[in-house]
Amino acid sequence: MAKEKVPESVTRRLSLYLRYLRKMKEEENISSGKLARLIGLSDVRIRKDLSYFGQFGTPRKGYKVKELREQISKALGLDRVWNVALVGVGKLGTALLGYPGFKKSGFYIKAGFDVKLSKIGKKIAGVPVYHPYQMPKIIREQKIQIGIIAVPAKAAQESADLLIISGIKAIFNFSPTRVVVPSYVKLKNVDFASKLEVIPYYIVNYPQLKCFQWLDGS
Amino acid sequence: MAKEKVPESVTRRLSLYLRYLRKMKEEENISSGKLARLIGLSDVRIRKDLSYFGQFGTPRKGYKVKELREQISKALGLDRVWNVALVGVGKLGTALLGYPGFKKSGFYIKAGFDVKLSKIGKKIAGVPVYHPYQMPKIIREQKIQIGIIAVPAKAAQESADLLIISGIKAIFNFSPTRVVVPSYVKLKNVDFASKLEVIPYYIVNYPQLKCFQWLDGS
DNA sequence: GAGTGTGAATGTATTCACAGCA
DNA sequence: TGCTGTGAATACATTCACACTC
Repeated sequence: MAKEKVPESVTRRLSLYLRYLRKMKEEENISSGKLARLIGLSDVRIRKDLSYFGQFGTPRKGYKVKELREQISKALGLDRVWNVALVGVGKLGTALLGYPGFKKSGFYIKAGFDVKLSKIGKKIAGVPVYHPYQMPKIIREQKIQIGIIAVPAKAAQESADLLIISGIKAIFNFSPTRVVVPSYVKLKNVDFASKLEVIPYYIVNYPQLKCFQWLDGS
Repeated sequence: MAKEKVPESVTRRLSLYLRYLRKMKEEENISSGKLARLIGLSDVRIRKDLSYFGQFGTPRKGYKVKELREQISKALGLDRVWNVALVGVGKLGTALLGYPGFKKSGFYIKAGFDVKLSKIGKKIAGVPVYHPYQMPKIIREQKIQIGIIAVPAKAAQESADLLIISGIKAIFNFSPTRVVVPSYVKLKNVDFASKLEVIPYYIVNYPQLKCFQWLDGS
């Protein structure tokens, strides 16, 4: 228990386990084998992943669903609320505001930012929209730690810069371009086009075989 | 050249290289070192990735931008048009219809499917919307090979099943749940929530350090 | 000399094999 | 016996070191 470095792949899978555990309302216990079969992984992988954070199971019975859920949440830092800012309240941004998965995990979008004057001052899906120049103030006041970028490619870097000088800790980038951030800011890119672009390779080269099914957002 | 198995990570990076190469209009040549610095990778990585598919460079000069772009496109199967179907023309689906990256890479969304009667028969962003029962017919007629799922979690599996019996070859799943597909269908999950959920781990545990920056859609 | 291309070495992640516990 | 937890072994991916070419 309490191991050295936790690989990124492990945290990604923990988040996946959590999703399945959240769905279980009735079951009291779950074994690594059963969970593994449910998700489509090996049981050892699950036990090993959990072993990075402690020993949660009991030999004959498996894991207590409720306890495991809490322990994984705690390990991932999901045992608290995270305030989020959305930069770019266009079609994609608005879709993200309605995305059910965020709230479930404790992510609350507290503010939207857009340059379109027709949107500023209004609430979209219950979230107030501000002009970007108000970002530093709002982010400080609302204790926002994570920024989502959902603007066109050209505006992505300046959005990132503005988030960073506003004191954001992590950026979740949905724009179809890379952004450069200082080393103390955590960056995650959700790059649809890049992900879609690998599919043809497998269709062409392995017409009968299953594409490598990565366990992230792959 | 012409090596054995190509790791998934390689194809993902090739797609990334392609994005940078597409932006270069003026440059005649590019060296692995220069491209590496641009993207934020090592030069060897780029050369090694390319070596899976052949030898494209010339020692003193580097790579010809245009030729490299074409070769990578060909290697990934992007030297042709791919027809796509969109299942679920809600907020997220509509946002995807307007996403510029798809067309650029040769992916054409030819048909949308939705159960909402008010949408059926209309065109949204230029794309005709049909009822799901028409899927097998439309997919066959339009020669559609890839299906995008952008429906709520509960409808994800039946959408996948319908796409599969319609003869789709690959599924790009944006719904916040996993779907089960037979082994001959390629599956890619774009799982926002899961991706967002790992960010707090890094904020909490490495407050000063940069989060591991994965080169996919990460 | 300034670049590419690649076998060898290193580092990282996954799987195996089994000890330990109720 | 049925399950967890983990060191050892394997497989995989990345980086290093250098041969080679213009």
